[in-house]
Amino acid sequence: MLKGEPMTAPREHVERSLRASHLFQGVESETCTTLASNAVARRYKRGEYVWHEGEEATWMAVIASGLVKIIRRGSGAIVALLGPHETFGELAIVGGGPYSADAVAATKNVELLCLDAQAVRSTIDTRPTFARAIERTLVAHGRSLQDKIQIMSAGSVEKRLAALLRHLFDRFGDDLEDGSSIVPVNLSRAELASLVGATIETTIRTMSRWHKEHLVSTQPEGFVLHDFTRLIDMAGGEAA
Amino acid sequence: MLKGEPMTAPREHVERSLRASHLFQGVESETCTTLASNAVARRYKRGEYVWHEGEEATWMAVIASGLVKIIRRGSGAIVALLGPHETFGELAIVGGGPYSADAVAATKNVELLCLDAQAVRSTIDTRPTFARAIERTLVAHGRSLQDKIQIMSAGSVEKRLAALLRHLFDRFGDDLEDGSSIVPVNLSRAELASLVGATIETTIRTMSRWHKEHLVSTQPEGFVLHDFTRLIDMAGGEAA
DNA sequence: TTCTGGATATGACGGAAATCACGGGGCCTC
DNA sequence: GAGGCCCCGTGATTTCCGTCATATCCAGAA
Repeated sequence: MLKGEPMTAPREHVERSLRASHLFQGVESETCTTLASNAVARRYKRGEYVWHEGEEATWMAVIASGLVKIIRRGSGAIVALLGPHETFGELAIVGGGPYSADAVAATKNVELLCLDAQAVRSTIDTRPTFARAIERTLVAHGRSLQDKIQIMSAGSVEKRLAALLRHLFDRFGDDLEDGSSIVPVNLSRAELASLVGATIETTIRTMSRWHKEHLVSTQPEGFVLHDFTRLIDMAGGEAA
Repeated sequence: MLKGEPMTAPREHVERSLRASHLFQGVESETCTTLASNAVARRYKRGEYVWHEGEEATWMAVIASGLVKIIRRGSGAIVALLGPHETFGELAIVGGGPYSADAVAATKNVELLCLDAQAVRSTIDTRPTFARAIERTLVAHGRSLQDKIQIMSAGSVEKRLAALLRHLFDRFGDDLEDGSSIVPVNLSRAELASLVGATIETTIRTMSRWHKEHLVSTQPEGFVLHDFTRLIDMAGGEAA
């Protein structure tokens, strides 16, 4: 049932990563330790499936490193893209029923901390601060899905792509010394295409045009945005 | 702050409507009564704003009757469409911060039961079953947003529209005796257009072509789907 | 009545984007 | 090194769909 490579991670490492995650902010130390003692670390290679849509939800995950994409089967649409300190799978655990989408490793190495569904459920029932924390993650997921819908409603492919890059920068990005910005995320053109709901070719064409205009360049470390303001008003120019 | 027409609804009516909502399923009677005593009923006309994005979140709502659309300002995208027994606004209340989108009455008469934010928050803290119930609504919203993303990823406008009608049927629809189905929802072409991320004209053209092909007809009671199976495999033919 | 505004249609047209087809460059295995 | 696959980029062509314009119907206001 559990896929991926089991890791022989030291207990402290697991607990430290858990405490660093968004989920466990504000949760009392004791609860954190208890859940950590149950947690298992696992490593995935790019493209590996963490789980499939429709499988029984037996665990949820905290991302220690790497990116994970959540894909709706059938349409193949990427519903969400998640990074370090974020969680996924709590929707199925809290709501009951099977996983509602595939989860796939999107970067070379993905390290997950796996929390058992029953342990999570009983902790929710016994530890109010943890229940509040889970509620916060549910809210965060909801907001991020709303953002995604807004991106897909942005109009032309160019606008959608610009909106996507801006969104990715807000979540994962960082500023460089020379005034440009970097989104340290390695997404293929195919993944970009799926994220904005366009074909690979038009996505490539747009990216390549932007490259010629010295607006965005694709580098081994991720996407570099050389003219962020121009990208923003290309996306529709709304305020952050 | 509270917009809309206050209603002089009898207390029992308010409480009965609350108990019928999805939110209060499984919540003990006492908690329900307590929250009901704080609740206020309000009535809205079509197009009236329930609240605006960015306003401080002072209350959430349970829909007693009618439809409400949740609109992201800027893009104008309809993020969600909600019907009787459903709730909205709990995202802002649980997550903190202002409302993340506009809420607008989408049918002639919308009747809402308004729950005070502070009352909801303190009930979450004191009543575990209510906390579980709120978590369920958060999960339901998340799933419905995923459905929306899938609809918008369906490809051509025709496919997206077909996927939308099918989704609306799943949520609000009913079967008729003559084998056709009805979606008892009065949405303008403009609203359909916004829901699938297309222009009004293309939406009108598609609907009008379908009308000529005896596939769908628009009637005062809502949309009538005369050939559901054909519509389904137009949407991509996936299983329900 | 007449005048307005809004929702629903339909046509013409141009640009955007999907589709089909091809080539090059890494990176792996054999 | 030869073969394979996958990702990236490009061109040509066709289809779709957004834009602009116009007409009708209807409800409500003056």
